[in-house]
Amino acid sequence: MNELAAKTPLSEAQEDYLKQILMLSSGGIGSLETAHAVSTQDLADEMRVKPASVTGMLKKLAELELVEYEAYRGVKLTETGYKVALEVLRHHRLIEAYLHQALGYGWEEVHAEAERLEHHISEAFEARIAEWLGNPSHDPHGDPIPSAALELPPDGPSRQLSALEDGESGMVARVATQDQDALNLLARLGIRPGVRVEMLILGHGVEGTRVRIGKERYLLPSNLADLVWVSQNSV
Amino acid sequence: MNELAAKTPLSEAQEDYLKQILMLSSGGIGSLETAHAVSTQDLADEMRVKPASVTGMLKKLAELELVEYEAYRGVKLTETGYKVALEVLRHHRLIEAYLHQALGYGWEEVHAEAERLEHHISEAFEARIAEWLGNPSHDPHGDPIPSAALELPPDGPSRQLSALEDGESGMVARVATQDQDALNLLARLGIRPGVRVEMLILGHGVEGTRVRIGKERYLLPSNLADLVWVSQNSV
DNA sequence: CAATATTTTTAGGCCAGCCTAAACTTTTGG
DNA sequence: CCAAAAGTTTAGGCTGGCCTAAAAATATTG
Repeated sequence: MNELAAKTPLSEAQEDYLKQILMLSSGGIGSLETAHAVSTQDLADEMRVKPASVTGMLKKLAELELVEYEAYRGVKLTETGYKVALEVLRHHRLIEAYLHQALGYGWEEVHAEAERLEHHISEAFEARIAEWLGNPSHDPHGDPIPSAALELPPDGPSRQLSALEDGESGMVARVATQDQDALNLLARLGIRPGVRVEMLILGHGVEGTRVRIGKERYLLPSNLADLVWVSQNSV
Repeated sequence: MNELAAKTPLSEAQEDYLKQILMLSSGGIGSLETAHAVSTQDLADEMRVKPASVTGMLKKLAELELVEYEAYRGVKLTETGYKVALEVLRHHRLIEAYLHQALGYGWEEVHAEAERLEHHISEAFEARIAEWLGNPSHDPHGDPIPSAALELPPDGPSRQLSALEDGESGMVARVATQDQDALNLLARLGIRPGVRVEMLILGHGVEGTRVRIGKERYLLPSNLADLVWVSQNSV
């Protein structure tokens, strides 16, 4: 596949590094300006690789002028690197949306399959599924899909579920994790984009976030509640 | 992706070799018994790789008991290798069919995209597109698709277009090439699976196969006419 | 049937991308 | 402010899959 933003075709590993740097520096949201430098360690953890391997790759990416890398000070994407990372992200999220809407995958299942496919589709394939989907702005997790021109769609204001006030309710806008087990649990509870949740009075009992989904009430571990973003349009 | 037929997960290159051995020994048609040994040279030509590289790979595949390899005598698939090759072929042809029917690719365009994707889809993906398609028995080129149980569908009798008698006609059943330029030419002429062709009187004029497609008459180079198979149900 | 041509194999290298171990910063906290 | 902890880099290796060059085996043909 030809990466349009890069002069030279990139390897799968290189694309993955760029995508991860983007994710770790801005969560695949927000502009290049607001992004912060990413540490070798964090990258190594995320990529399930040793820090020494990361250093090696960062040097290569720096030579290609896809990242700015200063030893011991972390790494940032260059303008070009940012474009490439957004292309990869667009592929990934379009595939997720397509698997969900065209092939009936559950929203919690799509990530792994998209991970496999994202480096292997042509621009033609991307164009066809984008068209089939009607150029969606968000994937099944509520993550924004960069446009063909690599612009991120503006997101309405939203807060983490854990930040809601007692009694407040809102609509799930985004479930911001790729952890398969976390996704499975949330999916099982019916916590998915588009669903209404209500924050229950906190205070007594076991630590955690208490929420109501439809008729059910759950005590959600706080780290999971942090992954769920709800849009402002509360009732 | 897990290859079910092989004990150990195979690399992309290994799967490609197995598929090519199958194609060269039986054309992806016919049983293991009727297949003949394939030479290192032919394999090298087909894979666009040097013979020395082929030797190296064949030794690895022989160790995995996927092929029987005897130096200087060529290579044959074992029972297991044959199964793996059929799995790869099934992936490839299902993807071709899906691209054609679900995403509107032209039948002559699907090969290249399928080549990219075939090693990167899960069994779940395969199952979903097979179901969406209604478990088709042939791909858009008319090539047989192995079933989920890896059985090749029986093919009705057919002959090469070049073998038709003067005035005989028949229906195109299969266009047996992956050459992009050949596919483009045939597609442009409207010679595709399902179309009726009539053999015109030969004899005089430039060498070649003269055919009628709809209202048009063409002089087809013989090597291209050899790629086109027509089914017996002539008029 | 020998001489030449072709095919195949061996031997030695290269590159990408990962690894470990050990050396070197940089940060942290008593 | 200095020692220990945490993070990072260097050096050296490994594997897969490709390469070239040269040697060996087989095939062809006069």
